[in-house]
Amino acid sequence: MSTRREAVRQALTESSGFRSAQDLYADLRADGSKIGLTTVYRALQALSDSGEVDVLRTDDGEAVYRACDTESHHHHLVCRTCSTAVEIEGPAVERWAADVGAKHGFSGVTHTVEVFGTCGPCSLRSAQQGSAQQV
Amino acid sequence: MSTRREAVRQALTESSGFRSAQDLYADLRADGSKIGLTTVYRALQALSDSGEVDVLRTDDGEAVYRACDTESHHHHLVCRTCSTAVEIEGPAVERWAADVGAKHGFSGVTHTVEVFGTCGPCSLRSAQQGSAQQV
DNA sequence: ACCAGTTTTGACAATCATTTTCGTTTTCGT
DNA sequence: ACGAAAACGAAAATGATTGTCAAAACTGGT
Repeated sequence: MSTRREAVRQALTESSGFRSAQDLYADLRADGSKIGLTTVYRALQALSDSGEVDVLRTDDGEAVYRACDTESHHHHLVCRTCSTAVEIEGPAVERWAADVGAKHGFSGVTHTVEVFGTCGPCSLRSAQQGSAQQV
Repeated sequence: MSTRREAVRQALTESSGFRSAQDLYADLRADGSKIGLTTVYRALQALSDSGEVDVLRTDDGEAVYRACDTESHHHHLVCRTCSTAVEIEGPAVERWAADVGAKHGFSGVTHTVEVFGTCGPCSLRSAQQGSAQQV
């Protein structure tokens, strides 16, 4: 684990939400690091390969990453405004997905489940003013 | 509903699986159409805006589309090999997602749920030979 | 059939995230 | 300290998607 990769992991850990490679690159540069964009991509690739970070795709296809507390299988409840995420489990959903696959004769069944919404703080904020803010 | 858009919808309907804009463009051109790539993208945009087709993102961020039988909320069981999809419903999952969101104080809760696997025919095919085939 | 205005189209350029390339710098073992 | 291997980063390449803009097709009224 090189210093650079550690820096990327660190930057990711400081956020409770999902961040894109470009975001992290900007953060790191803003903190004075001389890291290159390529390295950020490589670090994220390695971290997600090893299962240390979770990846998902935004609606416009951008990959976003998150350093989760657990490396075991789980899903996320993600705020659409600030991107903060809560790790959630759903044994019932796991079972359901496996059953559905089996019922239709599919093998090697996996699934993706993400829940989106507006978190409490962001709801309040947008109710008071008219503008949403990105954290 | 212009002729071009209709042609795109038609091309999509002829497949039981998810297709990318580039795929559809290739199909249409192969059938002799003089349609442009830009138009295919525009048609898909319009069709998905109006809810006539479903969209999802592949692991590498490419958008893929499908003309589903129903326009009501549903999920998919998708074959990883041939991309054929089965429309599925899961009342339990709907409820679970809404509950999870509410429990954490999130509002406007939505969710994405997709199940992946290898369909029966594709399983057989890859068991017999070593090569997988794209339909 | 004809015209003026609107809509649709498609070739091409522009974007933008991500990946490759490739020479340079670091790290490590000895 | 020395050389091989791994990590870096700047710049170019890639590939899907979107923006631009002039030409083509379609519209309703005549």
